[in-house]
Amino acid sequence: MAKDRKIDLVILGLLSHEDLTGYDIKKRIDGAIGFFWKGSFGNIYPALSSMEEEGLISKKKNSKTGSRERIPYHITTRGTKALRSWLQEDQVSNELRYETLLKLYFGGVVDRSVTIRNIEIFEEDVKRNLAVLNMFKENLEKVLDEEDHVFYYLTVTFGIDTYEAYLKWCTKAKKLLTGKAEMAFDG
Amino acid sequence: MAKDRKIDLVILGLLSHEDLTGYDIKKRIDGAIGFFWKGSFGNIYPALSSMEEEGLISKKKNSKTGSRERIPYHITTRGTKALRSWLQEDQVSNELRYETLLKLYFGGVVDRSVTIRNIEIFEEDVKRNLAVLNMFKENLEKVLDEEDHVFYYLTVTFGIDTYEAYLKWCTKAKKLLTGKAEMAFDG
DNA sequence: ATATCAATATATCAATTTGATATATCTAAT
DNA sequence: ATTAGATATATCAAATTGATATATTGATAT
Repeated sequence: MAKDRKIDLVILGLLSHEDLTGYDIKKRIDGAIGFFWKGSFGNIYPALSSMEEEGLISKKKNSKTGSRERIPYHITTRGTKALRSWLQEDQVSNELRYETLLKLYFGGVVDRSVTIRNIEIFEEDVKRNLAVLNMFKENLEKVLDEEDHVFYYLTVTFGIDTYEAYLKWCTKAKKLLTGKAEMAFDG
Repeated sequence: MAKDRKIDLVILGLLSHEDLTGYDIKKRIDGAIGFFWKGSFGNIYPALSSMEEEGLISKKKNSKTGSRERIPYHITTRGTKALRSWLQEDQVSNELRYETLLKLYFGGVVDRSVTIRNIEIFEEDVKRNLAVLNMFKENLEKVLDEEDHVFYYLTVTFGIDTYEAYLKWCTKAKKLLTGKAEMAFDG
């Protein structure tokens, strides 16, 4: 497998459940996974091609004859082995890339009202995401006994817990910046 | 300024406080900023070159003659304007890229012990980062009245608050996976 | 019937980022 | 005098991003 291409593992993980086309994969990633990992056609299609060459996945013939072009992929034994091997590796890369925090860090360059507004924009965004995740959570709770759903549930509660922490921080941060709080920031 | 190059803004933000070389900039980014934004020589040096051409920053002559090559950059009036303009833009990109959550999501492919171990690896990593951030926080609290330090303080407390939420989630997640908790996950 | 819009589907491209590596100098300690 | 580590600039292959091109199919409205 390509040394540093993380999209490969996302694809293998998704294919471990069902056969999917590149387009299907994009849709799956844009769903619940999108909260912690991104993918684009620009990396999905090249990854599918090279993993097929390497024998980690295989092309399935389109069942319906004469229909629109559609290339579903199937995970091979080697692919499953590569997926398991990655899951068992200790080394992971976890990265935050928050432009909001960057803007906050350089807040001294503009008026405080600008920074407060940026926090409010972030707050609204978090609230929107939180609403989506809470819907996911409710739906998952109905089927938590089913295979694998406990893992989806845990990623969703991770999102909910962190977003709720963000909201609390937003409240404190706005108070500190509007001067309504003195040093006792922890309280 | 280059349309989609976020490193430009990081550089402009850092240069708004003091003149810096590419190497200095890398060190600054690897410090407190590294928790929410990354940079590498591979994007810093090209960004410095092109921003100098665009007149957003300017090269300062190395003061000591005959000394080692050293190219400190200074922000221009146009550069400051570009920085302020970015800070006032509403649109931001905030992204999580957590391989740990990816592994959790695909946990069904391996034994539960593997997933629990992955959570524990994450937990240890979070604890290490939390210790560093708490040190930053203590140091910043001594100088909170100084210009701009309130902004650094807020980014640090953001990190602390979210990492603490992560730790709580880790405890709950491990309980759920070891079967020590039934449905009442919220409690 | 047919026009139109949204969804399905594959594919490619320029710009950017990442992570590693190459090269060289200076400083401090042994 | 030698070595190790920090300083410093620079480049490269591989990967990612975000946009765009192209074409088909299915559903809705006229």
